[in-house]
Amino acid sequence: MEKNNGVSMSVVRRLPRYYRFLESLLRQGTKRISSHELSDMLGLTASQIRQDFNCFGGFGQQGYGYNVEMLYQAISGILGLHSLQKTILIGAGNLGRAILSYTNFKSKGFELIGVFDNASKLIGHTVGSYDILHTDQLHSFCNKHHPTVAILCIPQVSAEQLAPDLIALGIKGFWNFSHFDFSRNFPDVAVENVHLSDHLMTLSYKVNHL
Amino acid sequence: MEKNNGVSMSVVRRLPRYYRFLESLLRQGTKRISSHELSDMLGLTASQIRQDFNCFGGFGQQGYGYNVEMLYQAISGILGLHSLQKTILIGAGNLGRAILSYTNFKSKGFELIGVFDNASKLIGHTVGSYDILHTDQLHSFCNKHHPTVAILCIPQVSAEQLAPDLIALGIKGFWNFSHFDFSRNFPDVAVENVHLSDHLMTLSYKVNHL
DNA sequence: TAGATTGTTAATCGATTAACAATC
DNA sequence: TAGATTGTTAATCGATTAACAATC
Repeated sequence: MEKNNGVSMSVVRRLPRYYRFLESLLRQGTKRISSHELSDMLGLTASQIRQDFNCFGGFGQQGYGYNVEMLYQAISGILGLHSLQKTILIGAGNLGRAILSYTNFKSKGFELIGVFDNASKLIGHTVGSYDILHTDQLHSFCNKHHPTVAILCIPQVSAEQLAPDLIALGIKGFWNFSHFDFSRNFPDVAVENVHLSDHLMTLSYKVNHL
Repeated sequence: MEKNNGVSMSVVRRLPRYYRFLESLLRQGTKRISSHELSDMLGLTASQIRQDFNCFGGFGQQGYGYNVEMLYQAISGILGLHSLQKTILIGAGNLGRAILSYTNFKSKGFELIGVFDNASKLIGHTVGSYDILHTDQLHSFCNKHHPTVAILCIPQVSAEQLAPDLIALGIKGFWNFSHFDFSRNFPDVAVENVHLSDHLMTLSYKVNHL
């Protein structure tokens, strides 16, 4: 499995879930929690939870457990939710607009600063509070505002065409909903792929093999 | 890792990707392909590809490789893309409508037969060619049309409330965009979770740890 | 036949789980 | 101090990779 600074992605992918559960504990006013209690809530082993946390240093206290507030803040920090990445959305079709209105970017470490599309009929329209700009304007926009992350809600071929330009313009992270595979040609950028159609086919497998 | 009929989910999750690549080979008119050629295209080892295929039986021929058309059809069959599952979409907000218009259900083993929401202002409106029905009508609708899969584009609490009813009404597969965790209380249904906000936080981690 | 490539077994690697000493 | 629970090492489990005999 791919790594990122020595911590395996298997561990990293569990962090958002820990974060969500800790958030809800915090709202309930729970002050402390043990790895065993967490394991009950999450359906993981206590051992795994302790191992996971210890990848990033000792957040607990023997005989006591973990302070919820402290652990929550620690994970928030590890996930980098404090520093907001300037982010552009490319592709203002159905999916792009849904992602835009559905996602609370600020609470997840991102700040949306621009929305782009290449369809003339969309240019000038707004989505949320954002004017949809033409992809022709990407160059000048990026040179002025320096976004670091792009959300790609565009077809594979468009992603393939845009990728080198975007990287040259300073984009270093992609939330990629297209089937374009960054890892082959651009191994050094951060990419999180969401392949919705692959998920759906996986569900088909599961339903057909119950 | 969870299993499903003896084949590990690690393997199953690679099948849609194989399927996509085989589809494109088919379009190009490629007749045969070796595990080594596939490994080049996909960025996997040839060994893994052969192991994966052999979970489902021998599709290849020594000294020759794999027949593209045959392998494509085999994987399509394994994924269950031939039999269409009657599917309902619950939650016709931004995300639900995007999923509806974005997804080619038929080619992925599903047939959308109904769209539901609990917001009065949406009832009677159409999305695509579907009338949005009130969730109050779920019972009568399911008893009449017998859907087997539900796509949940609703908040966690709504999912939690609806889950037992839906399962009682015959739903056995869920494409779950909510944070409700089926596995705790309903271990016997097929669930494919898509936690978009978790993906986004994972991207935040990656960007911050480049 | 010789060359190629699979199917399959064995070896390695990594992730999860168990165990327990450290310590609050 | 006694009880609880972590941090951490060791054992297990599963997934990936390597090797090679089978065979087209």
